[in-house]
Amino acid sequence: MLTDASKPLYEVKANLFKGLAHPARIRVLEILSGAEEVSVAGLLTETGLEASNLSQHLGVLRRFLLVTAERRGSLVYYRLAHPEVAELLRVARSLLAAVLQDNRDRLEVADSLPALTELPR
Amino acid sequence: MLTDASKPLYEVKANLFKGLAHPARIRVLEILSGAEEVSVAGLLTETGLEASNLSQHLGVLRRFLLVTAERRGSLVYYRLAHPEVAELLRVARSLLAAVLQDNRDRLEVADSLPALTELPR
DNA sequence: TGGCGATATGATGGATCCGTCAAACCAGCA
DNA sequence: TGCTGGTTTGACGGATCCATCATATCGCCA
Repeated sequence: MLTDASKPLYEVKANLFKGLAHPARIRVLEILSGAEEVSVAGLLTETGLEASNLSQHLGVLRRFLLVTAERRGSLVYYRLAHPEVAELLRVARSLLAAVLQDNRDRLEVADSLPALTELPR
Repeated sequence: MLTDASKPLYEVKANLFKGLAHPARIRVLEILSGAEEVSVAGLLTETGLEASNLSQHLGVLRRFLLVTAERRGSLVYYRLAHPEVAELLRVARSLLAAVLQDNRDRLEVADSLPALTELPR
């Protein structure tokens, strides 16, 4: 599991990234980064996902201890389990910015990098 | 792909995390975080992986633009493509520390974690 | 109690990822 | 040229992940 201390750190860390490795989950975490808490209903309308699909992803995020859920009335409210999650997303974005920038600077390697061949324009 | 600007940002970001979501790749990136550059031979002995397995993972990291490779003589040297990669790993570690700490505070055993993550009834 | 809206869980087929084996490639050197 | 160590690539079975459908649970209210 994510928090199993018997595993080496790099394995636990890889696990963390695996928990983040899906667009729907990133979407949810970003929405939660911009608000104290959001109900599942709110996430549903903001993401446009199918209810059960969203719930699956929320389950993953819960199991990876990245979010917490609290039921009040008939709604369930989610929030980030730690502010560091938002921080991680910010750093990820700045890394992406660096990669993209760097990439624009040297388009000549395009032929050797499959990733580059799909670049627009 | 990782750098395809036509895709929404959260999808590109999820892709980045997918590139990081494996212990061997985390291991390599951490080794590269502590040195200017390391040859494949060096990575081989430090990680203990099979040559072709390591090469596969290096290929992934290259395709995701997280590392760069340069051949000098008969050896190939790898280095981080951007310092932000190391930064991302640091933030990931601090997030993990927070999760683990928070977890120890709430309950004792790591094995009972699934119960902790269940929804309140 | 029964029904309804909101959310979660279980099962299933299809896609993707992983480790390993075999083969190819590349740079130096005899 | 051919050999050798270092590195990459291609292919394949097995494992894991994903979206969807069907079903279950919870809290509320009539």
